[in-house]
Amino acid sequence: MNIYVGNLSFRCTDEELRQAFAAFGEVTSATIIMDRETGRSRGFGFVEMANDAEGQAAIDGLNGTELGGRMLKINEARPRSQSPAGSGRGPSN
DNA sequence: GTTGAGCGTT
Repeated sequence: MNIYVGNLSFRCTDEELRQAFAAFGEVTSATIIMDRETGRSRGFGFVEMANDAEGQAAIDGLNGTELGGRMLKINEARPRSQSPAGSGRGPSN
């Protein structure tokens, strides 16, 4: 379950994100996107959780809450890369 | 010593 987290504080770290999401489920990975050119935080990050149920719970539980003094904007992340037949798209089956 | 809408480097 990939989750996009925005409106993060520039002081926020990956550990803080992990701890925040860990309260709602098992965090498989937590990463804050830093500027590749300067190395500074871009103010948003991504969190991957063990399953979608905990992910949705974390989104619903942390979206709109305050972290580092900023209101978190959380949503389901978009696919970073597309796979021709590896994603597994099952609409109703 | 900076800033504030957004979707990531492999």
